[in-house]
Parts: sequence; structure tokens; C-alpha cells
Amino acid sequence: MEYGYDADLEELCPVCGDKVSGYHYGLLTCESCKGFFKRTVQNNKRYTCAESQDCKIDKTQRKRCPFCRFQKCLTVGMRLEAVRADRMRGGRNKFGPMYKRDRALKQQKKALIRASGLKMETTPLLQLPVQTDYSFGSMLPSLPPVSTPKHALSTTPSSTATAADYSLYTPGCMPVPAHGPLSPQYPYTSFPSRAIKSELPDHYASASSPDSALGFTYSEHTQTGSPSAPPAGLPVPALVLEFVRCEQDELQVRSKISAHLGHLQQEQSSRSAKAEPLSTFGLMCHVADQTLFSIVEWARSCTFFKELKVGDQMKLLHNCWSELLVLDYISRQVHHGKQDSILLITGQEVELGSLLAQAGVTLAELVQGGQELVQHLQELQLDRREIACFKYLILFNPDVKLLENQVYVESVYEQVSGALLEYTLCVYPQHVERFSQLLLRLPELRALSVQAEDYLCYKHLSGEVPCNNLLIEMLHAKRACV
DNA sequence: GTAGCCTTGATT
DNA sequence: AATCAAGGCTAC
Repeated sequence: MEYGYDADLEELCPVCGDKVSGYHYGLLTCESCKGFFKRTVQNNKRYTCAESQDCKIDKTQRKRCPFCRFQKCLTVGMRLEAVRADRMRGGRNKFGPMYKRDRALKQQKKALIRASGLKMETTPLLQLPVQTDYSFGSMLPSLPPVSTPKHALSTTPSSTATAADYSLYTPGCMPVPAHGPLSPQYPYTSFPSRAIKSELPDHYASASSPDSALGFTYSEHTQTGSPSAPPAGLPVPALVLEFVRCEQDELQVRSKISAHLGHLQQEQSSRSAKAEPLSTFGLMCHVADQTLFSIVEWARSCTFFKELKVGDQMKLLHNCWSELLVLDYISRQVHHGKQDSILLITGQEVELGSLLAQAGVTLAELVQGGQELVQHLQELQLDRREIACFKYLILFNPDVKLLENQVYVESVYEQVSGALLEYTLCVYPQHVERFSQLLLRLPELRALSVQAEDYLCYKHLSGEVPCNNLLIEMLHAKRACV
């Protein structure tokens, strides 16, 4: 107060409120939480909570529940990737420039506050909208039109954020993510990294980690189901690996849905003699309906999402179910790779020409719009990991209103887009534009999903959609259709 | 297991 | 040579 020269180190640890000892794993934390985070990640520890997974973490109680303490570490933004898989000591990592930026921002903020001659704690409204996040959010070259209107809380500078602030959005039980950097399948690549380094875009070259620059033990393991092993010497972000790990097995989903359809048709034909077989459209509705079930199942089990209260989960799903359905469809076509036919989730192939010939104008437009997006994404060679990221970006839409944990959803969105950016730079270091190219496809996908919903609504009104359909339930939840 | 202090080493 | 965020060590 008297001589606030460098007294900004009076900051409190965002996890437990203890004294900060420096930047650790992405942000300013105390020494004990640094050690705790390191031990947890290095030793792949799994904790359980004896209470209801919402224990308050402060300096005196932090030892009581390691589960909730680790949750909080992740929630406030500590980075798993900063824990080194190889345990190399010393040196710097890619977060260095970020720490520097953060320090500069804090300094600037302090100066401004001093200049205005006002005390921090009494003027929360005066606080600048500086981003103190570490998710590379502010590095994003261009965000899609779906901008993120910042909730007041999310812009609260960490210098004044106390433990109590964070407890406002304590997530329930975030699972211990599969510690990417340490898991055996982590695809470290060997020596070529040095050569590649010079080709990296400036901001990234300077930010490359020692992990990648030194070339450690070569691992021949590649992610199952990922066609493209990253050629560059940079590690795939842990978050991206976690997303891929959470993906459902396509074949399992397919057989489940096929079985369901089998039952359905059997039932249909045995029920009555008049047995009007399901129309193609009716069949498609059932397929979409079952796909939607699997999407919901996926969401409920996926990282970040299951930490949300059910109310928020519903709101997010109601907002994006059709987008996720369209993404599922689109990504299957991208992978299918044929321009003149469509691959259904059941494994059947439908000729595009005959489909368009039978379809009405609306459906034909929809399918053609889809094909355009498919082609665009094929040109970009969208890969599975990027698709996995897309799903999270769609699910954690920061524009959804009236969420209990708005800030959490926003931070997940930013973390995911940061991970996707990092991933694109790691796999396609020569294609700096790739990230924004990818993000620009999301509004297109959104538009398609709106079109699809309209179409479905119309079909529903004309009584063509089978009843007891989750699709219709979602449609109703979103709009006052009928 | 925790947390304070120590060592390391790329970056500046 | 100084910095400082990684990992390591060890008494509690």
C-alpha cells in the first residue's frame, strides 16, 4: 500500500489462496499447489472425493480432499502439458512467452489503476477487460462470428480473484484426464524437430518446448484410429489426445443402431398384416434419432461436460444437438471420400444422384449444402483429432445464455480452441492459416443445422416424423414448434 | 503425501 | 551472469 513497487506478488494462489511463489504450470500459484499438481500428474494419481465433489479448497483445508484440489487446479487453468513427461530439469518451456505477456498485462493494469488514483478493491467495475487466461485465446488470429460476449466474472483479473471467486463455479467431478504427456502412447517424435523448427511460424518457433527440441526417446506408438501421425516434432496437445480417447467406437455405434433398426422392422412387420413398411424418410428419422442417442451418451461421458450440473448439460445439448448430428454426418462423408455417394452410419452407401432425384427441394438443398462443406473440409484434409475438437467447440458454445456455470463453459471453449490451434500448428506447421480456416467452417455447419431443424420441423408438422422421437423432443425444447 | 527449499539449464 | 520455472530432495 505504502510503496506498491513490486508488491503485486501479494497475489494469492487461485487454488488455495496461499502466497504465490511464481508461475507454475501455466499460472501464478503457491509452492504447495505446484508440488501437488506435479505429484498428481507425474504419478498419474487418481483420487476420490468422500463428499459431494465440491469441497472448498483453502490454505487450511487443501490437504483434506486431493480430488477436489486437483479439480480446482484444472479449473483455474493449470496445464497438464507443462508437466514434463521426460522429467527434464531446468530450462524453459513454451509457456515462457505467455508468462511474460501476463506479467506485462498485470504491470499495465497496475499502472493504470495507480494513475486513476483508485483502490482496486473498491472499484471492481473499473477493472480492465484484460484476458488473464492461458489458453492462447488472445492469440487466435480470427474467431468465427460466434463471438464470446464476456461474462463480467471471466474478466476479473486474477490479482483480485480470491479462492471464493473460483468456488462460484466449482465443477463437480472432473475426471483425472489421461495425462497425455506421460502416457506411454504419447507420440514423441525423434530428432527431425530441430530441422523443422526453422520452418515454424515465428511466434511458435520461439515457443517450442524443450521436450520437442531435444528429441527424446522415439515412440513407435501412434494413436489408434488416427490416420495422420503428426510429422512435425511437436507434441500433440494433451487435451486433443484426451478428446480422441473419449471418442466412441464407430463400429460399436453402428452395430447398436443397426440392431435397433432390425428390431424395429421386425416389430413393424409382425404387428399388423397391413404392415406398411417404414418409409425411407421414417427410417432415416430412426437412424438420426439413434445417432442422437449416441451423441448424448458421448456428451454425458466426455471430459468437462460431466462436471456440469444437469441443467447446464441440458441447455448445452438443446442448443447444439442438431449441429452435432450434422457434424457426425459431415465427418463421415469427409472420411468416406466419395463425391457421388453418401455413407450412412449403418454402413450403407446411398447414391447421391438418386437421393437428390427423390428428395424434395428443401432436402436436396440441404444435402447439397452439406456436400459443399464436405468438399471444403476434404480439401483441408480434416482429421479425426480436429473433428474431436470440433465436437467440443460445438458442445461448449459460449453463446448459450443463462447457464449456471457460464464462466466454466467459456473457459472450456477457450481451452479447446487453444488446443486445436496448437494441434494445427504441430501437425501443419507450414499452414498457419489452417486454424482459422477450420474455425470458419463452424458457422457454416451451424447454418446447415438450422436448415436441417427447419426441415425436420416442417416434416413433423406434416406428420411424417415417427413419434417418440428424441429428435422431436429436442426440437420442442429449443423452439416452440407446434 | 505435503510443502519448503534446492538444483538445473534454456533463455535473456 | 542473471533469471526463473521446471524437477528433486527430505523433514515432517
